Amino acid sequence: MVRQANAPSRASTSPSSSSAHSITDVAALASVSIATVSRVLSGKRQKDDDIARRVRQAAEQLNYSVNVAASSLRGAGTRTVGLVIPSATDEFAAQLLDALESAADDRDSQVLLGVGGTKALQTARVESLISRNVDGLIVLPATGADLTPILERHAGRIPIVQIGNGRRSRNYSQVSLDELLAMEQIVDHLASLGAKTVAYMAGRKVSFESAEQFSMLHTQLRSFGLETKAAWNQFGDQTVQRGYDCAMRIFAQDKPDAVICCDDKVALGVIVALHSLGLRAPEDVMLVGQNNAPLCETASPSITTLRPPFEQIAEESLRLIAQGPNYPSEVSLTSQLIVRESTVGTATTRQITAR
Amino acid sequence: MVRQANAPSRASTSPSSSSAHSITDVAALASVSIATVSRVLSGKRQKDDDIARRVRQAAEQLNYSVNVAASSLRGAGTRTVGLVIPSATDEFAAQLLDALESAADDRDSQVLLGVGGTKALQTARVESLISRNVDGLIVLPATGADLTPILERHAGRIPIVQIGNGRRSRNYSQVSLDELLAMEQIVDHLASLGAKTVAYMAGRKVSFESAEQFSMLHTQLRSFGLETKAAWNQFGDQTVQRGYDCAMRIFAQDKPDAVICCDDKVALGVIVALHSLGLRAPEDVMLVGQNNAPLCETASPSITTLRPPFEQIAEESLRLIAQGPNYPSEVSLTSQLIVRESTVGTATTRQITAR
DNA sequence: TTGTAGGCGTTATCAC
DNA sequence: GTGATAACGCCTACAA
Repeated sequence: MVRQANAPSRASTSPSSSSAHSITDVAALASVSIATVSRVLSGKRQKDDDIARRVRQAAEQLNYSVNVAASSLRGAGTRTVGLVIPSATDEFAAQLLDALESAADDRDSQVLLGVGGTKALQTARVESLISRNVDGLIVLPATGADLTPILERHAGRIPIVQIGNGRRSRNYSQVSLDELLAMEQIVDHLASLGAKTVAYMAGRKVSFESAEQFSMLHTQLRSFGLETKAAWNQFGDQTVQRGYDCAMRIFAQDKPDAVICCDDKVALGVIVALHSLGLRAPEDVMLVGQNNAPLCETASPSITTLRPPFEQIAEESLRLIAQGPNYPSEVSLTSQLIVRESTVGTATTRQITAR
Repeated sequence: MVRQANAPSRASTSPSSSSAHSITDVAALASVSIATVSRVLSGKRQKDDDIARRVRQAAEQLNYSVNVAASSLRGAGTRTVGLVIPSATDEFAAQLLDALESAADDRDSQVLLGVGGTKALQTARVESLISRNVDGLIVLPATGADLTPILERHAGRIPIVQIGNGRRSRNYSQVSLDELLAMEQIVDHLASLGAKTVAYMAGRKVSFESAEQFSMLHTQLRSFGLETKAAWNQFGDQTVQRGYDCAMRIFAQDKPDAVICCDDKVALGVIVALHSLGLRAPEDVMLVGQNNAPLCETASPSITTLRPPFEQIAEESLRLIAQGPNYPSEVSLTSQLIVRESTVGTATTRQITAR
């Protein structure tokens, strides 16, 4: 797109010279000292005179780029952040990953990855990333994994950001989602559409997040005057099957006005169940998911969901890392309600959906 | 898990000393020269005598680990491989990522990530990863993106592996999937279960892979004596909605014995459609997906799918990278058929499904 | 403003 | 087999 491969614009497209050039070569070609090259290329020089131009052109011509290893050896950062996630197949992790990579690229640093689904594996990944001298570490702990021991051990040396509402130490930063506000948005939305009774399919019982969400939901239901039933509030896996099973059981004898799911996959299972029961969303039941999985948009009907602000999470994490290890802080962000057909039907969808 | 945070086993658990120790400290503590430390720790030494033990213990005690920046500056590789993917929310990319990270960790190197959904973005990521001196580059091109220009420019300097069946150059390696064998497995499986007529929901028309799969399918159908119809063979998106729409259209007037989908999301859409049409899988229609998305296992019925050998892909890619840039080769791997309820029903599932 | 020189932590090359 | 020492490429006081 940028360059034609076979456009011999000059001799510049030479794949010839064996190893990469160093700052010395650039200095020689521009007839200046390596110090000057360093200053020009790192922007620590005001004027844009002939020298600066010569240096830049020489660098361009030699296809030169700074050797990060040498640079970071000297003292500056590695322009590298570590990210530890349970798995890339986790929808939340995947979206976070995409957002973080993009944000990191903007500050021209890069993402070094660690994947581990258990406390032991994640701990090992944290160790190896830190031994790589990453400038900072962003950790999305696996469900139920308490990484405070290992993170605390390193919190003083390197900035660490934990994503999510799990247990954390006061020694490192945390970026989390405001569950109360999240639930308020959902319940408000449902109430404004006339819902009176609400079922809730929660996440795994052991999870800190599940418990918090569950509590916040009931706070909001009370505050908006909506009702629920014990039998409609159960913990379970975040799978399509679970949503299907739950919905089949509930709708066999009851009919809540709305169903809130802890995850979009669950919501999709509910949709399948509704299909086979001859019920429709949103006419018969309104449905809300969470996490903005790609399948939400393409489901039929498309699923109203709560989208975590991945870009913000990424930006804030990098900002906290840039602050260094001595200012641990706690940031709480707000998810955005993406309104789709499963609560408002086909007609009004496009108008309401923001973004 | 490995260590108790608050077990004062000695003074060793000291989070005190400000910056990390260097090889000099280890040498001093072990009363040997830094050269010896280097040799012992890098395994370039035969004997396991007292000296070796002393060095290792000193390293352990100081919580020392080699500085990768310095190490790679001196000449050895960076023990880092670059991975470029279109997005982590792509199921294939996510599973590849997980497998690669694990395989890389086994050879104690790490994955530096580049995410980009367009040719331009991917090109930029390739550039920055290479300027980071990665030991090798693994690229999963975005759909329809031909990265040969940029990859070719660097193929001589650094080993490059392209994943997938897209266009490539003879100057770098490729790891791809054997589509013919894949289709043979699927069609064989369906034929052995008595299917006579088969519908196929292909991928995007522009995609090289789609075209190849389409061709291979027809080869295999012919070879097994199965039949299809032009109206049952259409290109389209890899979305749940697409599967739903396609199925509704087809089953409105026809009833093939089996449906093969280019992706599990599409298959899921088909399941939803079947539900609402009152049809069942596999009794009324057999259904096969591709890519082993997590939702396959938890769908109802669970979906028979073709699982790309992610671990093998990762291993082969790293092996090719280890060989260096001068031996570009082409490796073709075989997907594995994961048999689930959507073709064989509930009874026999567990017996047949291999791992 | 520019150049010179020293040092970051390692590994490779020499002498011993 | 071991130890001193010279690179590796870069940045940054310090001197000019």
